[in-house]
Amino acid sequence: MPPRLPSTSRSLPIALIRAREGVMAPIRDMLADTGITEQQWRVLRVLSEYGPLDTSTLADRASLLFPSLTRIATTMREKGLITQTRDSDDRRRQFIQITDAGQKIIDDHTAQAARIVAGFRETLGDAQYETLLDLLARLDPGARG
Amino acid sequence: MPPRLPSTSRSLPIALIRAREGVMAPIRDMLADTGITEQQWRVLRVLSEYGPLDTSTLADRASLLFPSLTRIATTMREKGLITQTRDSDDRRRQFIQITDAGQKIIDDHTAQAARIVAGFRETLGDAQYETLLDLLARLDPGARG
DNA sequence: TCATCTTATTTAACATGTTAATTATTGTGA
DNA sequence: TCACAATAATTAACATGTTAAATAAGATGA
Repeated sequence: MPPRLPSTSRSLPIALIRAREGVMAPIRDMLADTGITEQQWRVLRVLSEYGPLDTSTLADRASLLFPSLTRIATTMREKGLITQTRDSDDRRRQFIQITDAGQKIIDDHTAQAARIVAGFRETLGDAQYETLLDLLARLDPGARG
Repeated sequence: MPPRLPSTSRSLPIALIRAREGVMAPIRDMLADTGITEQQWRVLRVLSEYGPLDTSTLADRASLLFPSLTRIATTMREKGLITQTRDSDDRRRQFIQITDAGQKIIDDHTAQAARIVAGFRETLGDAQYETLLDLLARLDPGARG
């Protein structure tokens, strides 16, 4: 029996893309008037949650590749959303910190973002929402052994 | 009680990104020697499954935005993976068809791709794999009412 | 039939994803 | 201390994602 691939209508990669699009669309709409992208929103979220971070940790927690983060950080610095400082011990390292202006964007949109998240949780139901997060985590190479 | 966002470590968008990365990484590795991208692979998959398609349907089934598909089609035409013909009735419309060279890439990698898919199915188990696909579909705006 | 609306597609502009090469700094061993 | 390996970050080059504007062809109604 020759091997077969699932129909593209039941393809896991395509399902993941579409789900991501479905989830991000309302968040992008929310951010439209702020002029920041969903990636920049993610950077702000992580910095707001964890405080100042070195670039590697930030990239990891925001799920961004290094070259992307370099460019995004440049943009965000110019916008005054973050500040970047070199480590005096190891001058290769940098630390990135959220500014008041950056924190204000988070504060101004937390309520709406929380409503969007709550909407998806309702769509699936609490239990299935958690199930989904668990299943997705098991596909994440950074979380598996 | 002020609204709160979930920790970024339990964020649905980030979980979706990471899962997608986990799933696509081995597929990208597989395609590395062919010189085609995962998006081009998706176009070939859809064309191979459904036969010649008009551009709109192809974009929809491959989950690509129109401007992306325009560029991708140009690249793939130059590589000889697809052919593009105008509809003589409605000269706005185009049809895209896979070539023998394109089909050969599918044929040459079906077995390996099927093994990769089977690996993920094993990781989660059949039942949970199907559960995951169903939950993801419920986040897809194109599939909901 | 002509102005206009609609639809299909492309182009433009900017941001990010991805891989490879490069630069800057630090660590190491002869 | 000097050549060299390792690490952190950036740059480069190309492809795609995203939104808005532009083009082209077809449909419509006065």
